[in-house]
Amino acid sequence: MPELPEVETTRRGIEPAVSNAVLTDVQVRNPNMRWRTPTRALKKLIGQRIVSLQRRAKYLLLGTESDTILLHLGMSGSLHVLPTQCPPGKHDHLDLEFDHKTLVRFNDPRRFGCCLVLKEPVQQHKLLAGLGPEPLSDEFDGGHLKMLAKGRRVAVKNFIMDGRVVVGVGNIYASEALYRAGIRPGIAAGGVSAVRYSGLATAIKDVLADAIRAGGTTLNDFSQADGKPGYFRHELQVYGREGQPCLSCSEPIRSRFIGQRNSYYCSICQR
DNA sequence: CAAAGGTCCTGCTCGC
DNA sequence: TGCGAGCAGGACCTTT
Repeated sequence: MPELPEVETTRRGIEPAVSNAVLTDVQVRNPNMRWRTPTRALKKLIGQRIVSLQRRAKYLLLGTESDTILLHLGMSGSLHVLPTQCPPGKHDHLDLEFDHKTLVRFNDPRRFGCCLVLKEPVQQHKLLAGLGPEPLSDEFDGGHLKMLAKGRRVAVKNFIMDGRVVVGVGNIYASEALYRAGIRPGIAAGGVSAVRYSGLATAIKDVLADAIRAGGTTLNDFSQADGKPGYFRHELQVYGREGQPCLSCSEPIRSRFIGQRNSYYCSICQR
C-alpha cells in the first residue's frame, strides 16, 4: 500500500510523538515480519532518546543516540500514535512506547513490512545502499531518467518503479505520473525521448507532492498516524478507473498487466 | 478464486 | 563456452 506519499504522511504524523521522546518500552507481539524483528536489539534501545526522524525511499528511520530503528510498511502496514494503555488488536505486531504516555503501534496484516535495528553508518546498510535519488530532490530530473534508460527494454512503468532508478514510486503513482506525462506505461524505457523524460520527472514530482498534500491515498488498509484516511484517492485520474471516461478526452480508461501489476492508462492521451 | 499498495532474491536469456 | 547485465517470476502473508 504505502508508497512515498503515505510513508511521508506517516512520518509527519508520528513526528510530534517521537521527536525528542525517550523510548520507554518495546512490545514485540509477532516478530515474523518480512525479516524477523530483532526484539533484543530493540529492547537494548530502551532509555534512549529519538534524535532524528527521517524518511529515505519508503523506509522510516528513527535515529536514537546509538542506533537507528528502520521501519518499512510493506504493502499493508500503518503506524498509529496512541495512548500507552490502548489494548492491541489483530495484526498489531509492534509497539514502541515513549515518555508522555504515547506509543507508536505498527499494524500490518500481510506482514510484508519490517522493523530492523541498524548500526552506523546507516546509509551503507544493504537495504539503503544503492537506492536511487529521492524523486522530490533536485538530483532527480529528466536527464537522470534518460541516462539510466539507455538501452533498457523494460516497460517505462517498471523502469520508474525500480528503486535503483528513483525511489518511492509504486504502482498507483506510476500509473498517475505516466498519465500526467502522456506516456504509455508499456513502451520500452530506452525509447523515450529526453524531452518526454523531462515531462515525466516533473509529473512524478507533481503527483507525489499533490498526494502528500492530501495525506496520501487510502484504498484499503492505509490510514494516517491519527487514524484518518488519506484523501488523494479522490484525485486519482486513472488508477482504478478502468472503463470510466478519461478526464481529458472521455475515452474509457484501460487497464493492462505490465510486469505482474495492473496498469491504468488512456489510449488516446498516452502514446 | 483472484488480486491487493512492495521489493528482495533466484534463475533464465541474451549479447558480447 | 563463459560472463555479466537485464529481465521475469516467485516468494513472503492476510483479507476481501
